Amino acid sequence: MNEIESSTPQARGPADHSVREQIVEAAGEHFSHYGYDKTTVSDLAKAIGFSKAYIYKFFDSKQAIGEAICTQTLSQIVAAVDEAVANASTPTEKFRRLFKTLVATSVSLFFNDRKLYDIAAHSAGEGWPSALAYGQRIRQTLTEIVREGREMGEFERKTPLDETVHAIYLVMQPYVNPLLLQYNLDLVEDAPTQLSNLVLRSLAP
Amino acid sequence: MNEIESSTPQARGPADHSVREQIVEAAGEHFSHYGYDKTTVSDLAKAIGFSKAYIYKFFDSKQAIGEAICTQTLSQIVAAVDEAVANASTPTEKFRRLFKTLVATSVSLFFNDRKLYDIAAHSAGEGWPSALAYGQRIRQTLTEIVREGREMGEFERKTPLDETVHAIYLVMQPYVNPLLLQYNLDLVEDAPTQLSNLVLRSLAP
DNA sequence: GTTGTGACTATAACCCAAAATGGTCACTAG
DNA sequence: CTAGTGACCATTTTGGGTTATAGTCACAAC
Repeated sequence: MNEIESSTPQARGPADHSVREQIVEAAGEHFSHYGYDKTTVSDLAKAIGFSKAYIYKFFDSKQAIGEAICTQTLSQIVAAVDEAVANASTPTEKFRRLFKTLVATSVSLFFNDRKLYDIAAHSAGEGWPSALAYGQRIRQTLTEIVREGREMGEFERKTPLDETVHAIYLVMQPYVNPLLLQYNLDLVEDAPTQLSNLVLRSLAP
Repeated sequence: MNEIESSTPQARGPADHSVREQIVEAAGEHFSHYGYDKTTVSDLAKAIGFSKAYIYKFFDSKQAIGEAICTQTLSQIVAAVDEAVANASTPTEKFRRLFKTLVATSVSLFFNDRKLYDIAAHSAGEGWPSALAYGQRIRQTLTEIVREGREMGEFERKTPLDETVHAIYLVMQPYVNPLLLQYNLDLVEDAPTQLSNLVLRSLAP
């Protein structure tokens, strides 16, 4: 009834509370260092100087904490993508950068923060809200690019927008989805370029 | 020096030998029933009435046997695809059927012969020759379709053939590769159609 | 020579009790 | 009332002793 949750339904208690932030911060460090599985809720409790039980006043479950830091992690990718897209002039170039930056940032995360990446991959595999929201976010950015491209006469307008966007999203899926990206690391060098070319050809008016 | 192996480098001893065939047959049944892991080489030996040691006169390893039946399994998919493609009139339709049949047959295998499918997935994951050959084979069929489409003026001719084919193959990868297909089962309904549309748009002259 | 095997080893799989962990709840302190 | 916890339970996870398996080799029968 009086839940103070906005977009993250995995939270308990007050949404803005220093203890909640402390938990997330400690989780970020512990998960990054030791991984999600090797970190116990008691570890987090000890790190912030409270008891384990108190943590459950703020989070429904350990998974909810995992989702919080997963959201945080995926937000970094989104931020990098948004910046790259914003700095491009044409919709064509925006799409190229969207794809390229997305893959580059994800791969970088894979190699530099493997433990956090694994959470993201797990999240994608289990269909956690954090991963779904991420996918939706990328899709939304993509939609805007395609719409703009159509308005500017750069892209074709015959195919229904939803269909176009959905198909392109399917093409990007193996690289957007952290779970799938793992299996495509060997393709990561040229796939974005090659696929961008193909997609842009399909978008030609 | 005097190896009698043609395309499968995982064989020992004479390539055509009734015992080799017996091993493959027994392996097909056992792997299909109990799975690759739960089947021991001794099981296969018992099934054909020889000792385990004798099996190693024909196969380098258990994996080599696995590859043999994996090749067999993937050949069924290739056969189904070939037939579907042969029955299509235009290159456009050939491509649609290539993609659709490929996915449908793979999915069918997944649900009806899960144990064999798992071997194929494992094979793809480990980069076994059997899986690589399968990928090459699909790619080859794809190349022929695109080339024919170009010759008939149905597809554009500006992009280098290799590049076009490679990009399309990348698009199909999540559905060709049994390892990846597992994660895309929920997309299997409309992905082939949607992606075929996109690819064909990109191929438009 | 060819066909075939029992005996052997090093490694991987299995099993299961003991310990650790996620999660809850009644309760205390202020 | 709010902030916070120890004690508790049901499930997982783990350690490591034991068994099972992949693969080899010297040798036998013909």
